[in-house]
Amino acid sequence: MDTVKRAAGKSTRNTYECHPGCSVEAALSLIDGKWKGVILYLLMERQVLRFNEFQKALPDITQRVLTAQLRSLETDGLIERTVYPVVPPKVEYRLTELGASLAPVISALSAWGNEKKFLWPKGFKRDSHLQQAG
Amino acid sequence: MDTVKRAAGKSTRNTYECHPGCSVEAALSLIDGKWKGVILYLLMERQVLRFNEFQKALPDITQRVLTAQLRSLETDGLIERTVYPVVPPKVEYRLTELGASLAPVISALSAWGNEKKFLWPKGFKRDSHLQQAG
DNA sequence: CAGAATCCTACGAGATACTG
DNA sequence: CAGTATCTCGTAGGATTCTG
Repeated sequence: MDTVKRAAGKSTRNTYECHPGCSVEAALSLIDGKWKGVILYLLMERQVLRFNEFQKALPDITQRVLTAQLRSLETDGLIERTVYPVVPPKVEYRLTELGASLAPVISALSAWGNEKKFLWPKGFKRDSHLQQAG
Repeated sequence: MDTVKRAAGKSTRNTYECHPGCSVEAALSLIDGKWKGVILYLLMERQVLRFNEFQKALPDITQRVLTAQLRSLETDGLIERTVYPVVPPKVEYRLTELGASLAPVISALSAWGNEKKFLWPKGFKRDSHLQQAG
């Protein structure tokens, strides 16, 4: 293979003092942030995305933040980043096995979010400017 | 009834620009923060808790933060705060119907967190100084 | 007991410009 | 294309002190 993969490094998450329900906190800490849940959701739906496909799907995220979120997910071992050494650059993101194992969590979130749509905050319009690649 | 209840006010969450998976984001936005998930988890396990019971269960949370998280959850309509006009003060927190409906999400988080315990960050010791009331 | 008030810091997150 | 490099800002979260 001519691709370059980085293994998951040290987690950004540490210094936990454990308490009842800390498993909830541990799991939640991996998908917090404004975009991580959505990034995982997209990867679960579409298997593999490139950097600019994320940007198209998430028109309101900046490059810097997208990069940071992807790095964080990669560091935590939830997604895998594959760099194809071609020009122009080509980078693909996909779920790791661990990331894929979060599917029940993400789908529970999605299901709940959809079910309770009626009580979303005012500005929340359902899937307007939804951008699909292709 | 001699109790005082506050209804949910305006949500702290707004200004969403919708995108694919925004239902995930919407749901996640309600349980983000370092402690909200755990607070909900505790309420699901024990039905009703008082302020200091939260403090006992979560030895590392400060009063200020605990108050803020509870307020936020209350504002978002997930928990209900009942003040008994007695001295010394007595305040009880319990899930609203909406909050209870998050059970699948929380239990998915908990299940995942437990299942993947083996890869938790270093400092993460399972349920040491676990404090149960009673 | 259940907080309110005050102060402080780190970091998530956004805007903008530049690049191999 | 897929990022870095800076700069900036708001706010989540923490420490401490005080109170009805």
